[in-house]
Amino acid sequence: MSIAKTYNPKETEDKWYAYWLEKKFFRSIPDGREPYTIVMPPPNVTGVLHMGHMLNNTIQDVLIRRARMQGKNACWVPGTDHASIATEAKVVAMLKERGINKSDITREEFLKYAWEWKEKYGGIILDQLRKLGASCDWDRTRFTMEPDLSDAVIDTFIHLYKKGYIYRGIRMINWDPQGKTAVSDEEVIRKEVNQKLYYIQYQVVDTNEERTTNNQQRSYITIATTRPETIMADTAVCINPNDERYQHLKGKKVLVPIINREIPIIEDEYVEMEFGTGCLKVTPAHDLNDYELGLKHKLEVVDILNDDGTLNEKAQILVGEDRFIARKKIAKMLEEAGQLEKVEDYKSQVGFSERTDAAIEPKLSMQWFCKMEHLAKPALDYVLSGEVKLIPDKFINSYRHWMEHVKDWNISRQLWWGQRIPAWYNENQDWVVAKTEEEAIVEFERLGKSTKGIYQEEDVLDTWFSSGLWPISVFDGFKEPNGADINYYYPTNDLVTAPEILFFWVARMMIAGHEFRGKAPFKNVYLTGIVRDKLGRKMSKSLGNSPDPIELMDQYGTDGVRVGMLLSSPAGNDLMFDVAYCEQGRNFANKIWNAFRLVKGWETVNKPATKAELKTVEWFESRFSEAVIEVEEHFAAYRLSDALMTIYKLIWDDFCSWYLELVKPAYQQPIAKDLLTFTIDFFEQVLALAHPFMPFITEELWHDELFGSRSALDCCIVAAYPKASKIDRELLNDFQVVQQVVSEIRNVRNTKQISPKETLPLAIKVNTDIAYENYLDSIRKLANISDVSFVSEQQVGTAAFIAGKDEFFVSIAQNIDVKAERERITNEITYLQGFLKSVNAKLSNERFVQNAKPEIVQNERNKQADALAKIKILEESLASL
RNA sequence: GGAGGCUUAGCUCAGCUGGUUCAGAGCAUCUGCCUUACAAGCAGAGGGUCACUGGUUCGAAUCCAGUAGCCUCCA
Repeated sequence: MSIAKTYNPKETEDKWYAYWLEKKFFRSIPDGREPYTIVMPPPNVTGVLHMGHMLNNTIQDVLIRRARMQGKNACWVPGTDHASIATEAKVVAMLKERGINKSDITREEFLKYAWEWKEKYGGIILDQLRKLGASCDWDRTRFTMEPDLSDAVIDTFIHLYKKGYIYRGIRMINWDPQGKTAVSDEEVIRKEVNQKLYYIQYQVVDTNEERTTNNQQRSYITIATTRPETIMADTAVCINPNDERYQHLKGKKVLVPIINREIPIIEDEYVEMEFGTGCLKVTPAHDLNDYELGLKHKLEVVDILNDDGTLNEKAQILVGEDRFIARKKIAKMLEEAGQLEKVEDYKSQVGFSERTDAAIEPKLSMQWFCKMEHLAKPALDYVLSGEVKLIPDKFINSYRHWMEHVKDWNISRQLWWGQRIPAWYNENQDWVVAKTEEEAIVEFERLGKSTKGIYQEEDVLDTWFSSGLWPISVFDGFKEPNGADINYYYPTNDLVTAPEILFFWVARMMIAGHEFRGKAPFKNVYLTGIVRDKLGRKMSKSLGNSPDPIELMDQYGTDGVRVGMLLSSPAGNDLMFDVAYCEQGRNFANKIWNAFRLVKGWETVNKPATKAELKTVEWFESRFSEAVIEVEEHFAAYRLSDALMTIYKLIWDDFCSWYLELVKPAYQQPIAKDLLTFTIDFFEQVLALAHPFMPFITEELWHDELFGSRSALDCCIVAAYPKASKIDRELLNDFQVVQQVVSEIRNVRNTKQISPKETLPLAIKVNTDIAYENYLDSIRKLANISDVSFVSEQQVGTAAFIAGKDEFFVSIAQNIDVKAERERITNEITYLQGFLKSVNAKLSNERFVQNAKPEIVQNERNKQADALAKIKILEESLASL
């Protein structure tokens, strides 16, 4: 049966994924084995697979596959997040296309549409993860808004409320006047905008005294603002108390232009004297900083805007006009009144809604909050004590900083898609927290409050409030706190997520974990970097610089893309993605494929392997173990890209370029039967080692008849992960010298332009105890050497080199360029002498010999001896030229 | 404005608590090869004042301070 010359991923991937599913290899049920658990950071139901997911889920899959092969009960829980804001926006947009306005339908109707939308599109991303090979236990798929998880959210809210952590308060939010909803900070896009700075004159209200005594005094002050339409909401003018220019204004009042409302002049060092005129109009209802200033100085709050961004009656003028139209009109009115001093061009940052692109309006609103200070403490301690490890640990500092300065968490959202806050109001706006209306009535009665006109709070809870419970709720830890699943799988092992949600999500999971289980929800948090393009720009839809992961997998094969992603992503560092990495991954898969083709094509003969061949087998055994240990170390430190690179080099260099080349029979010759057996065994081991990174090609080859017949469940995915056996250090060292000899001879050919086909004789002057006779066949084979002789003198007129401490001489037909050779040797001697000098300097330095550790001093002595020996050899060579 | 991080080969990055011939890896580059597993390949080679300045030390890519540039988070 002929086998294709290049690996074709398309023929294997779907096949094996289906097989794994069919045989339930991803399924996990509690048993006596050690569990290894990962909960997937639930992607948004609105999401489609992007490069960030690719990276994140590839890492999780590598970890989970390795654990599974190590015999642990590996459980990877998938699921999706309801993503209040994003999903609601999608549904609103969908309804709009159908000609339905959200404001025209009821909450219940809207939710019906939303669930329909979720059912239709919410699973796309999970389907895409299958293409990536994600070996999650799909039977455990959860959704943050499904009934059980919603119940957990509501109960948690009530629990925290009863403990006094939840309260209501007024806060400035980002209001989208077009979408008529609050949006989170993350959904506000800041853009630099060309604006105008209006210089407006506010008339100072003179006291009686001054009016009579100082008529020449300026009767107005000038204020610079970009938002003249908000002057009607001004409740003060603020100056810096240190500002010399305005000392005379202290304690006075001014009139708001046009509407002539009297407002005080207040003093605060917050005002920058250099900016504008050094006078600030204070509009607490429409600016966050002004709001805080207002709180500090106990100012009135006048809100002149409607929810749709038009002016309301409190503005007194231009009622019903849109804020931007009002701006222009006000400017004109001010000009006509002679109170507009000048207008300057000005650039500033303005926030826009990610969804509607409307300019965000800061708006005061009643919100629900969760007190964080007390809750944050244990979650901080988990990290500081090392109970939860952040990888890389450079994030500990920022985590600590955030947790120590944590602010109360605004948990309410003015949306419909989400868990509705379990608070109930009566006709008098009294409120209670209760799970149901019935319980609310009981509570109102208990408090002696009216039970008429009861209605539920309109707001829903922040999505993080439910995803914060994820590691507990996916195992039904709220429904059954002592259930088999939660007791077995919790705490989970590793969490793989992005650093930007370390606080939003990771911290909150730790808080919930501590509050409800008394244990952190995971042991290690692996923080991946951001996937950027090769120019270092963040991948984004608007830039169009993000490749479609599905297309990438089609183009380079899933294994290729997985390798490509991981080769370039040390933990916590951003990843400068380039399709060249995927190409490298694809090439690697192809390399394995072709190595397999080679071995598969060998015919056997019933004869024993030669001594050199057996030495090669022994060497690879040691080399393999060495690599396995290295891989283990890298995994232990979560250095997946290094683990992968170790495997890459083991397979490509050690296995293919050295081992296979050495055992490869001559053209159309058979191979010794036992040698083939060893080779097949190595191949199997190598496949297992690579499996977590390259699940498809390894599984495909695993089932080839070359490895004999396999039972239905004998799959690479559940093969025992290779373990290191004995390592023969001496053999590894000797072999390294042999490799060097081969390389040097090849180099001689290259520089002297001798064809690889031309055989050359080799002479060896052995200065060590390396048993070269064990390797002669190997050297002959790889360097195309004809005869080998052992000599005790340097060979004149040959190409000479040193490998290890032994000397080698290759006789070549053409004359040696004595001059060039002399120069080469002289250079080498010069270098060694320089080296020797620095070593000698150390050794003759008494303080070094006294202070340095003994083994380091000994090392220097060894270096000294080595250098001296080499110089001696080289000087002899020089003399014999 | 506050906090943190980064700077090593053309590119992406290793380099653990200072000390092996320590200046490394992969990719890219250059040279020679279509050698019957693989040109998605083989063999070989070149390439860096470890951002800069100063300090500590017998010894600094590594520790400390300052300077410059870049990045992230919070306001």
